[in-house]
Amino acid sequence: MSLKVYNSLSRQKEIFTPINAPYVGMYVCGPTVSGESHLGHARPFITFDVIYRYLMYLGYKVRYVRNITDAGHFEEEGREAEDKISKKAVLEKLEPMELVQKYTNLYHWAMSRFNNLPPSIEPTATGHIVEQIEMIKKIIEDGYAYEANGSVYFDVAKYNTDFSKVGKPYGMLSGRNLEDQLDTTRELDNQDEKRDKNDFALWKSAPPEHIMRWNSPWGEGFPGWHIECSAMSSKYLGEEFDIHGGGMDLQFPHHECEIAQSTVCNHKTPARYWLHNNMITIQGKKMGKSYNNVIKLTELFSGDSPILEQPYSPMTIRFFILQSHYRGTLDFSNEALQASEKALKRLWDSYEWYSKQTIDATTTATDNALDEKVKKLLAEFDEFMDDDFSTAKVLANMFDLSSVINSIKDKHIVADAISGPTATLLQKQLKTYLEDVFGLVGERVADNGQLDGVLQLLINIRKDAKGRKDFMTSDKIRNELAALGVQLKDEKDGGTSYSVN
RNA sequence: GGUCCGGUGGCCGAGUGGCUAGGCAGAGCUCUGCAAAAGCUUCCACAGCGGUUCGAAUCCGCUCUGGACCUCCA
Repeated sequence: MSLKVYNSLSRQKEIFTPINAPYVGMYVCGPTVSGESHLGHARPFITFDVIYRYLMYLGYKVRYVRNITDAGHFEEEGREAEDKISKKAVLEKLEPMELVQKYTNLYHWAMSRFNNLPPSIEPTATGHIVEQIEMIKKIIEDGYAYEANGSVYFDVAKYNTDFSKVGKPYGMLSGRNLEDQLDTTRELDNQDEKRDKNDFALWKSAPPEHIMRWNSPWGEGFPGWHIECSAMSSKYLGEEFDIHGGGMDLQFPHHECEIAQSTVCNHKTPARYWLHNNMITIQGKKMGKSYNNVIKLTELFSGDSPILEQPYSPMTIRFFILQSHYRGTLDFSNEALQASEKALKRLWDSYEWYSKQTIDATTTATDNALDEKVKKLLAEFDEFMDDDFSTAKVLANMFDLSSVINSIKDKHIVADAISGPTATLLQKQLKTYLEDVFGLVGERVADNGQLDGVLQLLINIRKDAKGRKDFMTSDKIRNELAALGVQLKDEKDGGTSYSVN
């Protein structure tokens, strides 16, 4: 069995073969830290975190590089190109790097709440100005870029003509051809600087009021957006690496431009497998600033937004994302997230209970059919993940297993219905997949022992009351605890358990 | 206008031609002092119209319809 991934470059699933196994290089486009991350941003970072984790589960040694864009991400539409970062900084009266730090911290906080593993390297654009300038110089030397008024532009037409001959036309990733692009002419203000509207900036001359600026052979300025990813990915992963990931909306022009830049410099398509996650939508529309429908992560966790009926925990969101396939759109709604919240609780409760059970590894199955079924459901975990990371299918199997576990718990099924080895495997695989591969963690309120002591006291008082058939008292304890967010459950064995919201 | 991707039950979503995921919600039953939880059972689908096939949600065509990208975008 081998891993298959959908490669945007070929538009089909391909067997994943690392260039230099067991090492795998993976680059994922990170955030622009000029503002707060929203739910849409969470998807690629959770998706590629799970991919990272699964690759390691398969035994690969992965170098995972995810950048931070802290400069150079300018807007071209306005009268003059403005760096997004410095523009926002003036508005908030912060030093540019102060702003960058603020949103970087917030982003890291959100990533850790999602239990995303930190990447191996998290390079910043401002930390790699030199590498970017070197790359631009090389592109100019090779004749695929030109200078104009202190800015440098990539010559797309020349690139397309020359590299079409070797089967690498501009547009090969997003499946568009230059002729179609030429048809949709739009007048831009600094059109006159460019020889062609398809040309994109490698370096922009900084106007006097621009705060973020660096010296370059072409005067003071700042780098274009696309060049940072090319410079940093080749620096840390080599001229050719295995996986390049990001959101589908980056496919064009960002990733297309990356391919063009790197191909000129290194004569190689930088990455072999291009993986793109689809968008999160609200009522069918992409979540994004232009639609004014974003839900920031801080709002999501606190519930502080008119769109939200309640707060949603990081694990609920993680689970929500894992319930769909990463290449499909995923529609946000309160109903959908509430369903995820309940589903995750059910799954996690049965997992936690079962992981505490002591298994006698020597027993044989008294119900062979069930034993086989459990083994099959477990074996399919790998099979489904190997098929382009079908997390949704793995979760479906987990719910089937959850039913088996709950039946054992409620004694509808005897514990030795499945064999000792199968039970051990069940414990092990659930833990491996839920915690190590899917990166889910329990979200219980931290308890220092005091709370537990108090609750056990109340549970005992209630038990006494129940014994006297004093249901007034027992219900009062249960109802008032419920109002405080503590749920009591009378278990089949006569004991009482609780859960804290 | 160009390029591309979808339309699955009340909601979110898997679905590689035949074995008709899964979750949430709804209904019934079991258990329970009552709950909750859990278990069992059950209801509700493949946008429409043709075609291919013994058989189609799945392949082909057309129609309707939603969306993404082409500009910053995860």
